[in-house]
Amino acid sequence: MATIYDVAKAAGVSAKTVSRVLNQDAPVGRETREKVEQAIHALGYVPSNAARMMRSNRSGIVGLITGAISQTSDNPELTGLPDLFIVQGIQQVMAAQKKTLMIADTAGSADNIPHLLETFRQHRAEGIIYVADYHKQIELPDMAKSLPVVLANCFDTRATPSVLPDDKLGQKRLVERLIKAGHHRIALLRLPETFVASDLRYQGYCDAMSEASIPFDPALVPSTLQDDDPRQLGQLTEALKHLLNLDQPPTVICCGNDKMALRVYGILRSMGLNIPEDISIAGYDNYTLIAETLYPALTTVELPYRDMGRQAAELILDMIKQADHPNEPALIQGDVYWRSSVTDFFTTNVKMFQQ
Amino acid sequence: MATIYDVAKAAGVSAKTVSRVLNQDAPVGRETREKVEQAIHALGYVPSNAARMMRSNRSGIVGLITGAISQTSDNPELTGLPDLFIVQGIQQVMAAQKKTLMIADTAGSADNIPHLLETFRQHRAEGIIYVADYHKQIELPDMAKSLPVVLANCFDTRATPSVLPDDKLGQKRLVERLIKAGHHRIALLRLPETFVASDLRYQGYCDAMSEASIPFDPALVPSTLQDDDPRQLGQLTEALKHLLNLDQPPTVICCGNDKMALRVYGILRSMGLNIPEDISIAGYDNYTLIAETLYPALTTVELPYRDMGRQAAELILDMIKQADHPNEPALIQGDVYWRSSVTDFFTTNVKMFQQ
DNA sequence: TGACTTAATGACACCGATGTCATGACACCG
DNA sequence: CGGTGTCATGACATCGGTGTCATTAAGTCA
Repeated sequence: MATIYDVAKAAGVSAKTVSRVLNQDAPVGRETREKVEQAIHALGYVPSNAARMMRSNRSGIVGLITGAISQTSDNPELTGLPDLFIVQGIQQVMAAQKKTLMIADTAGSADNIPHLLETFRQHRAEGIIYVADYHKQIELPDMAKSLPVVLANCFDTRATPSVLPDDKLGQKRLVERLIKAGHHRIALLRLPETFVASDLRYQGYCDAMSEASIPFDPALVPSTLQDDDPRQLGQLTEALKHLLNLDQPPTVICCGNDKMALRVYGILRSMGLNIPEDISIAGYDNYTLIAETLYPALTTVELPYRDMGRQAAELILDMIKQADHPNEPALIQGDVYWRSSVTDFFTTNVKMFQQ
Repeated sequence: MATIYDVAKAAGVSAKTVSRVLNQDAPVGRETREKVEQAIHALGYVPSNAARMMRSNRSGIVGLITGAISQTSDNPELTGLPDLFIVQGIQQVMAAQKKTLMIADTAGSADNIPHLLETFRQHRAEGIIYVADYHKQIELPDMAKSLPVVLANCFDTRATPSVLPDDKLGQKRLVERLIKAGHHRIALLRLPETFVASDLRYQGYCDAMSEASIPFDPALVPSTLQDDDPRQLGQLTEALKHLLNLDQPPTVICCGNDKMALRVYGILRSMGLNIPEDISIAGYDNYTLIAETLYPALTTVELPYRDMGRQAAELILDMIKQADHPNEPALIQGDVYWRSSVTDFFTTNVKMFQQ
């Protein structure tokens, strides 16, 4: 591979002049510049990042740790891999800022993290972003403290700067929208309590109901589901039967996430119920593969992954520039996606005329 | 950040000795080694990859180009992001081989590729893998020719080494299995013809039917669907009505992919049909989020993404070691996943007894 | 016991860029 | 016309490791 000296020789100038042409950091005569550019092209010369980096001591590399890539064993089906969208958002910002993103993967085991951090240090990464597969609490090894760190989709007890989805507000908005559409009997099928999001969304549900002066009815919020394994299907069926057999059954069921909604579709239909004529369904996540493909399409709340990624990226870049960092987690809002799985009692007539 | 000289000074030895401790490439006295290790630990020293790389001229970096990360605009919902599994497979092999994987993203536009290649050259990547989002033909810029390149999930006209899913064999196996389960009237809802996989799977279907001496009935293979946009729902409904109204309707419908199967579930149920009692459904892709979550779970064929990734990784590593490269694409087989969406006429009784 | 291997270590050059400083040629100003 | 500033360029040291070679001490073999 050609070096800057080869180019210099071919162009009949000094290496430093070639460097100046490359970096445009000092005036170079027009003729000289052209000779150099020709030589560069002819030799297919590409400057060595390593050499450049050694001198300047600035790598331009940001490290990213995720389980997204090789989320093999643990719970591959639990989350799908939506956290990839976070990586996507980060990537966008990094590319725009001409930073190099170095992605490392935990391969499903947190034990690998120290080794990954070591690799980042070898490459002299300027900062690190840790991306979790779902909203959760984590604890990074101490080693991470020597570099700027941002947590995306997770938080710790040391107030490391983090970017989180606003689950509470999201669920609240969804319920508000349901109420606005004329629903009063609103059921909530919660995620297992082990998920941070479960409680936050429950709070959002309660807030919306209470602000609308609808008394809280515990019968509409069955106990959370135990697990995400095949047996859930049985629990889910039980919970649905319970809801449908109430004196005043719900007119809409909010599912813990879109995947649960997909299951609920199947179960309700095998019971002979139509959606949304007999009962409305809403999800959470806006996992488009499910939400848009389901028939009818699913009303849901977006988990603003891309935005979270972008925010996390901008945050780490700020922290690299100035050691400044925020104390509060950044809460990112997600929009409600209103689709045909929920009856809107106030616009039904209009729709009928449109058809 | 501490350097090797700082460590050398702290340990009272020469830099070269520290280097030997680090690389274990020459004998070092026990006492000396311990002193050095202590100094390394005390100073938190991490060797600079850049400096190391400059001397050895071996980067240990493999470049990966994909649209997976930031597949924003084009057809985000078309494929979901299953190609991420390919990246996952690649990552596994690279981590095992202590190579660093540098992931770059086209951000949805092939125009970015030359720039990405430039970045890889700057980092002195030793080889490049290009990962496509679905089985397709592509054309990389000439620039790529100077480095070993492997294509994953795609191929070109220049016989660049590639790793592809064996769509033909996969569909053939599925149909063979269906026949073995007692099905004779087997319908195939093809993907749009623009997809390479569409024709291959069609061939696989035909091969299986012909080998089983079942005459080909064009009525069972409606013309391919036009597009993946919302209107497809109408087309799909038409196609299904056509199939169901045949004199001898199919007992099983093979869908172009799992997503189409998801739609078909919805449509058939809105027609009041039960799966698999009234009609069996099979998919393709083994997109587990859909296939395992659907009710009943979907019989489908795996797209062996992880295996493809692993193969591609091993191929590029071979090519880096020896400039040798294969002429034929590697075809990777995917297994049939037999689930309850398809009736098995020969085991029904057994199942009934088991329950 | 002398020749030869092996262990253990250090001095020094070198990888390929870029920062610093020096140099020569002009142009401009008073 | 001498002093000062800008343009254009080159020589050289330097970043932080590692390859090469040299050196010394200790052990081995004939």
